[in-house]
Order: sequence, then structure tokens, then C-alpha cells
Amino acid sequence: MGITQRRDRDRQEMRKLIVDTATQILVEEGIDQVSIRRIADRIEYSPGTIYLYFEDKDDILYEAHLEAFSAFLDAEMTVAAIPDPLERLQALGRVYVNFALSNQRMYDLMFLIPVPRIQNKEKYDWSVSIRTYQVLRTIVEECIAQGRIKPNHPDVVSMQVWATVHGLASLIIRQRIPMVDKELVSRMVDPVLNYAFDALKA
Amino acid sequence: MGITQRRDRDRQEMRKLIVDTATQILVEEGIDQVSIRRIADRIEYSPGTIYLYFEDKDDILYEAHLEAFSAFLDAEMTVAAIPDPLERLQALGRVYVNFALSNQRMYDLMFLIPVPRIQNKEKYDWSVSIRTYQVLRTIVEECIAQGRIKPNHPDVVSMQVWATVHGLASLIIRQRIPMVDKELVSRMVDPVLNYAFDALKA
DNA sequence: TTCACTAACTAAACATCGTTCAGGGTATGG
DNA sequence: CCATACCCTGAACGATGTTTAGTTAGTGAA
Repeated sequence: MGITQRRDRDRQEMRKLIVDTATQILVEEGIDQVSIRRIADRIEYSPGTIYLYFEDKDDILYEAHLEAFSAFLDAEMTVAAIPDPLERLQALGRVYVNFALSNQRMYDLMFLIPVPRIQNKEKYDWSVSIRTYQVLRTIVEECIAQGRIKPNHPDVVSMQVWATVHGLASLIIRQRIPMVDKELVSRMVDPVLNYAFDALKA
Repeated sequence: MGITQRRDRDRQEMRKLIVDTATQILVEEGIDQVSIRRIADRIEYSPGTIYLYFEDKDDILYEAHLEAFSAFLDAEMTVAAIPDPLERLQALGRVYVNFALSNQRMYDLMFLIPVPRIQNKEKYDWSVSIRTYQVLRTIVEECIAQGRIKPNHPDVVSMQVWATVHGLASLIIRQRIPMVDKELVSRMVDPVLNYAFDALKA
């Protein structure tokens, strides 16, 4: 009976190999360079083989996007040790933008393209995105409870903070900020975040 | 000599027909349904013909994205009549999010996908994007001059406002807001904008 | 009118993509 | 030793963007 278990293990390893290879190509060359055939080439299997392990390409990207969220969750956790909630909130904002700008291709997969399998309400697992949002929301709640920021429904405040950091990161990644050169744009990040968080203070 | 002029006119009309058809397919069925062959089908020409009028597909999308910016500029202008600069700023924010959510496929082309031809620094014309940004920046300057909002470099404030509205719109369009159903999400828009603008007040 | 020239257009082809499928191995278990 | 799973491949299908050889039609001069 060890055999079916080994088969299961082999199967999981193969799935991981495929997802990791897809992620590798994604990070190195961008999302539109990720193709079934290129993944197959790298792992030295035929394209058809991949379909023995995944329904379709979307399925692979979905798995990759879950891993990306997991890595992002780790990044979020680095602020947990900061005692002051307002400082923690600001740190989270910086960590967010920093993650997005340091892992632009990953952030692309997570937030900029239509997320894989999102149409499939049955199959899409919201738990990771909920967990990342909860990190933010919990800090916001603490800030409100301690009267450190202007009070409002915690979801409203959380959305406002999230919109700001996501908006900033995505405008930069998509190069939608006019005139100023890249150097100048990245020098704007800190002042904008400072201004945004200052405004929230009670 | 009227002939070369007629040829020029015909050429421009054909270009417009192609761009309009592309835009039509984009709005009706989304950006990944826009293909050279489908445009050719609709206007009843062969695919090859399109290449007599445009370098490549990117060129067509680039032209369509310029038109989208022009429409967006018109929407922005509707707030010009509001006398109070702070009210005007808030109205602009609402117009922005409203435009994005009412024209999601257009907004996709303008801000969510990698903008066509953006790599080609030579060929990319920044003037429309600069103009749209200037509308925001001018209002922000006036607000600062009148001491209506917390003072800072006008570009910093403008970026913060822009990031908020763009972030909010793009998170909604990309369905990245967890748990809450669509109905609930759209009910969050106004409170979030109100909270964000309240925070800016001096 | 006739001839050459130019511009507009098409059909077919190429490479690439996601995906499917018939067939060939290979290990497993009786 | 054989049958039954399973793993894998190569070729194929339809779709994509793009290029090109070749046809058609309008223009301007002889």
C-alpha cells in the first residue's frame, strides 16, 4: 500500500515542479512569457504531460498566485512585533509598497491581471486573500480602539489604506505617472506615504 | 491634386474605422477578445489589410487608448464649474471612480494593462496623460493655496489622491476585495472616498 | 484608347499559442 | 507470464500576430 502513497508524493512533486518552473519564468521574463510549452521545455517533458497534472494553464497560474500570497503574508508578518499600532500600520504600508515594487512580476500576478480562476466562484479559494486583509484590518481596529486615527467603520478605513498603497504601487509598476523619470518617481513614494498616514491621525 | 488629399482622407477614415471597431470589441467583450482577425471580420476586410494602416496590433490599441484618455479628460472637465476648490477636488475623485467603474474595459486599457507602446519612449506621447494629471494638480494647488487641505508639495498631494481613487477603482474592477459581495463593495465606495477626503482637510 | 505605374487588397503561409488524443511504454499485482 | 493500470509522447486542431507573393483596380501620360 506504500505504492499509492509514493504515487501521490510523486504527483505532488511534479505539480510543484511545474508551478515552480512557471513562477521562475514569470519572475525572470514576465507573465506573457509563461507558456505551457516553455514550462515543458524547462522541465524536459512534453507539453501534453503537463495536462496530466493540471486542468489548464489557468490552474497553474492559480497555484502560483496562491504561493505568491503566502510569500506576501510572510512579508506582512514582519511588522507584527511593532508595539505601537499606528507605527505598525505605517510599517505595513511601507512593507506593502516595498513588496510590490521589489516583486513587480509577482504583484502583477496577484493584483494587476485578472486573477486566475476568479470567475470560477466554486473553485476560487478566498482564504489567503482574506487572511492578508485581516492583518490590515486588525491593526486598523486597534488604531481606532486606541483613538489614534480618525474613527470610522474598520472596513472603510482599511479599504482607504489599502487603496492608497495599492494605487501607488500599481501606478508605478504600470508606468502611469507622467513626465517624471523613474528615479524621481521612487523618491516620491516615501513622502506620499508619510502624507497619507499623517492625514489619518486623529 | 485633389487626389492625394482624397487618398489621405480615405486613409484616415480607414484608420478610424479600425480603431473604432477595436474599441467596440473591447467594450463589448473585453480586451482579450480584440484580435486582428476579429476586427478584419467586422469591417469585412482581410487581416492583411489592417497592416497597411497600422504597424501592429499595439499601434491600434495605442490609438484606442488615446481616445479613451480624451473621453476621460471630458469627464474630468465636468467639475470645472464648481467654485469651491475642495468641493471640486472631491467631485473630481468621485468622477474618477465613477468613470472607472462605468467604463471598466476602457479603464483596463488605460491603467490596468501594460499600456500599449509604453516601452517605445520615442513613440509614446505623454501629452494626454500629462493633461489629465494637470487637472488634478491644479485643483490641489488651489486647495493648498487657500489652506483648505494639509499642506505639502502639490505633486505629493496629487499622487496621494490619485493613488486612492485609482487603487479603489482597480481593486474593485479586478475583484480583489475579499468576502463581500458586489452589492456591498459598491456601497463602500462613497464612505471610503468621504473618509479619504475628510482626512485631507486642514 | 492603350500602356505603364501605383496603390489597395487578398489568400496563403509561418511561427507560436493552449489544448486534445491516439498510441506506446512501463511498472504493478494476480 | 499476462492483464491492467498509469505515465508520457508526438502529432494534430484551431486560434493568434505578422509577412509576403500575387491580383485587381484606379491614375496619368502617350
